[in-house]
Amino acid sequence: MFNPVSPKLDIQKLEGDVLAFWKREAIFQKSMDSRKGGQRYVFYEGPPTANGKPGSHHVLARAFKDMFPRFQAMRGKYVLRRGGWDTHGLPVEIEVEKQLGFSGKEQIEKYGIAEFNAKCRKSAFDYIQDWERMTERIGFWVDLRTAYVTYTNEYIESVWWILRQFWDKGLLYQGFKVVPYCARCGTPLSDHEVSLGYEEDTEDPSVYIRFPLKDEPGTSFLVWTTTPWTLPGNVALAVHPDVLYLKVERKTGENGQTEKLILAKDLADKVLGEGQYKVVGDYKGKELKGKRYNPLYSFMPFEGKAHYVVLGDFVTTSDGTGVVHQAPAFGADDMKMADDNDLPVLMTVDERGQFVDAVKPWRGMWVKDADPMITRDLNDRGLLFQSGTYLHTYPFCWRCHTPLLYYARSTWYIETTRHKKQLNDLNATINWVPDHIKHGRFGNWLENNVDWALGRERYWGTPLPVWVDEDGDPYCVGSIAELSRLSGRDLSDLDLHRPFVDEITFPNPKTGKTMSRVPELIDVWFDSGAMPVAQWHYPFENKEMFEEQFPADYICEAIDQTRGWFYSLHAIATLLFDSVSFKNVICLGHILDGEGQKMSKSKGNIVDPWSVLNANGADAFRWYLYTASPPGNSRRFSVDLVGEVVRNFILPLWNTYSFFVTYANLAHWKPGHEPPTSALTPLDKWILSELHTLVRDVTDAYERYDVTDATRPIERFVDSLSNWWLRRSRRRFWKSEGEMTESDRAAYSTLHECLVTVSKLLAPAMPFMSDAMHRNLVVSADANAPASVHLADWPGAQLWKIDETLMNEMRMIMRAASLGHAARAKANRKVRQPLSECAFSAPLAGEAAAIKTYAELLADELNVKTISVLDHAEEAVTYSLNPLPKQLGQKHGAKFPKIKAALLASDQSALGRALLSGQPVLLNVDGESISVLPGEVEVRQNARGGYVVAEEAGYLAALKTDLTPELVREGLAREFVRRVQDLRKSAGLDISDRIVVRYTATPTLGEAVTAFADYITGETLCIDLAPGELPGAASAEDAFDGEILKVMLAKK
RNA sequence: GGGCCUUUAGCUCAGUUGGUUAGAGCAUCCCUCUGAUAAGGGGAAGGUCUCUGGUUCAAGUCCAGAAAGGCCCA
Repeated sequence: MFNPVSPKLDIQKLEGDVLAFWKREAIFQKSMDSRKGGQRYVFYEGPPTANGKPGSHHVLARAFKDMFPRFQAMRGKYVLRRGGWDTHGLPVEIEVEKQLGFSGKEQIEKYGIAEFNAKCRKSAFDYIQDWERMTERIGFWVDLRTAYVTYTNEYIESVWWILRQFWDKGLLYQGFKVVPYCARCGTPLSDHEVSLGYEEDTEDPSVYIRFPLKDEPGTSFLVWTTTPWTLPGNVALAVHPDVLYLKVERKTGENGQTEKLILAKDLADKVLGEGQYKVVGDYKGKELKGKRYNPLYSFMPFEGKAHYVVLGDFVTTSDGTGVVHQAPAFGADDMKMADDNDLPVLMTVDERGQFVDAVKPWRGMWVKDADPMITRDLNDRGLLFQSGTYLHTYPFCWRCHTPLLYYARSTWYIETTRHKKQLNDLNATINWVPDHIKHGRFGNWLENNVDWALGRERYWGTPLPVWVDEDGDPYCVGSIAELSRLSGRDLSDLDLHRPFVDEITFPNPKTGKTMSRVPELIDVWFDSGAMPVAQWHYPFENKEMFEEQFPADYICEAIDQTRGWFYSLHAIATLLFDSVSFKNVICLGHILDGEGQKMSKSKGNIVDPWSVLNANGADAFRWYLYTASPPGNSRRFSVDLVGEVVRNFILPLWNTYSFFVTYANLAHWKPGHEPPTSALTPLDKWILSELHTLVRDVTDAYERYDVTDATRPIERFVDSLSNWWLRRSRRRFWKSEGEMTESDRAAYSTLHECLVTVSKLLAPAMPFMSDAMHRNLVVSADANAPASVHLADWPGAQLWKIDETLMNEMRMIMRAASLGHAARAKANRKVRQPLSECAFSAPLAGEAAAIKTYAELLADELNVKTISVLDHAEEAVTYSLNPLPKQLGQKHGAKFPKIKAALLASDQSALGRALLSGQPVLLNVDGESISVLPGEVEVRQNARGGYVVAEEAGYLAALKTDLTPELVREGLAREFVRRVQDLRKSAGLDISDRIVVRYTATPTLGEAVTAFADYITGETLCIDLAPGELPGAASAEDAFDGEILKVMLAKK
């Protein structure tokens, strides 16, 4: 006996029971233990931060993370699934700052770094319970008990070890980085902070300045800037190599004096005024390269060459003059040009945003205040061409509203550019889903790789393990033991965070001078990218474990991680081991609300995952995420959309399952004996062929990391199973009398095989319902079977059961049935009324034979006595030809239109007859004789007279609608049965209850009931059918087809 | 400003190497079937395949350009 299954599905109860079962029997643990000898399949959990509530996008990521480890475990692989938590970084600090009501670094330092970091440590896990609850509820199998945590000493020590490896390879260096910087707060701002403070319509100076050429007196470059204060730092001018520049002559005043200016051709009219100048020369930008000019200022000494033209792709002609002034200390592009051309970096401004002493006229002045004075100075010296104001969007400090400066700060870098080729070569071996990321977003990012700016001037993070002495001589520490040795103290209990690490000093091994740690932390992305190594405290411990668990077979995160985790994993693995870090990666799109808007707290359009889980359950939620759209696309999402999954997929599947269990129990059917192949009907062979095609395709899709192809076909299969195979096979399950035949047994075992196999195919995607089905359908009958579907082996496709011809035929039969129903509707003959005949035709030679093969099935489905094939010899048929462009077009190319015209102009009936009987036909096209083969033309047949016809794409059903008295009586008998069945149901009788029936009916109906009494009693499990009354019994009255019926029944 | 992605029915999505009259599900309306079904079947309605050029006998599909939206980076 199977456990009875109610057709009413209670999803919450089912999933709750399965969760309890997993917990009770430690199924997750067993799913790993039972595969211990197997090949490893390595999954890395991209660690989330638990300082906020998990949202729907986290369910998305976790659902996709979960399915491949589950699949591979069923394939026999040993899949360790260790969780992890990312605990460092600015987002954690910001939350704590909010709690404390802070708005700046000085407040934190006043509060105390130790206390502040203690709060961060706690805050990183504020919502850990929400995360654990969500993770468990959606069935994401990841071990959170043993999860790695990035703030532990072990983790940090491994990160230090990695940095020391880079140090030893000479990859770690100190350099300048231009960052958005608040001079009042004395701190650089993160991107996130900068984005908080943009203001539109900020007014800034707009000045055009002459830069006189050194070797051509009377000629100047014309340059535009909105930051005059950066001009004392000027070291070069940049032009675009491919832009056209003009040398123009113009009058400078009344006295007929002229000057020559160089600027971009496209901007000349706008800047100088149309017709206000004369062109005296033109150049491509690259021809200007190296031209020297006289510096505007010479406050600062410098080494090397400066004050000449360089080439830069970033130069545009959208505004300004197409000639861009370069001050490397105050612009990221400028700094890059300085690196590329060995230009000096002039630090004309100090950390407070004031000019340094060397800039004598304006020393100590806030740079923005100096703008007008610099402009006046240039005007006095005849170098100002024009000045005005300019409105644009500019960032301000979100704390104090000071305009931000772009300002070069010293920081530490990893020289990733040295390994650019390996980064790209290794990326080429990674399987990206979707694949455009590989060469697109990620590939481009690697192509344009710049050194990794590692330093962060913050508090809560992994300290950069670099110590320097007063001469700036640096030393990189690679372990706690080393630091203990250097400092002469046992530091094994030292908390490797600020401020404790900062307090450790040691003598420089070379000189004895005291070394203290640099102030920087490292970029938090380095933490997460180090997880393959650091999660195991490698190389200090777990050497073997690390080697077995590197690299990953599979990782999965959203698209925003291309420059985050995907890059940090890839860069660290490449530089450290010359290896990829992951072999396959699914890159998810973002999740949008029902309106297609990005979900954000500020818009208030967040869909709480619990609203979905509580309404529709985890299986439906997951299934929606897998099937709704390809994983790389952004996706719309709402509770209602998930509800559709329940109605369209889960319930039909559940009902099929419930049907099976109900009747198998009634029939005392047990699994274990495969029926002989001879007992299988063509319909059985067809669904088994479909089933094993499904197994083959789904397996293949999983191997390719193609989630939609691994899931959507299962929906189609369940639909075929439920709405065609089962609908057509119901009779074999429902026996009122007699023994089960071999064929009936075959029906049970076919459906059982389908359901068991489908539950396995569904296991990685819908872990709850699939396990409930497996445990009832398999475990309840076989004590030796794996206790859970998640411990079972993945099914193998039995390719010999796949029969393409059979599947094609069945497709056509389903279409024929559809057309038969359509013809009935047209003829206004409901299906309960038997009809004498339905005839079919098909457009391709040979297809008609299949109609004959399945005549019985069609007759039953359509309730007709005879199925026939329209005989093309008969006069009842006319023909029309449809030349097939695929075949004829490919064969004849440009001649196709003429061939088509010739075919349509010929005698359609003669040609159609020939083609249907398999003969080629000859056409004369432009004097050329062309042979057209049967497969190259579709022949459509139309019925003439006496039939009601439905037609589609050359397929046709013709229904004979004449009624005989005999057919009418049979129809009435069926109406009678239907009333009895309705009454049985509404009276709450059990399916197998036997009944007594009494009725009163108008004469014609009464005759029909008498004539078809055997049929009626068999259908309704009636053991006593007679006219009359049954006082007190359930009764119903109805009028139909001009008859009146009162029927009463009682359980016997 | 640069890069990548998306754009097909009211909604969510398919659409093979270019090839018949561009499909499915949901939603709407009408009809129907049913002792598995919360369902199923049939029909109706719903489309300038974002736009403009080009290649081709043939373009939703290939090429070029544009537009709108999204993401990332400046």
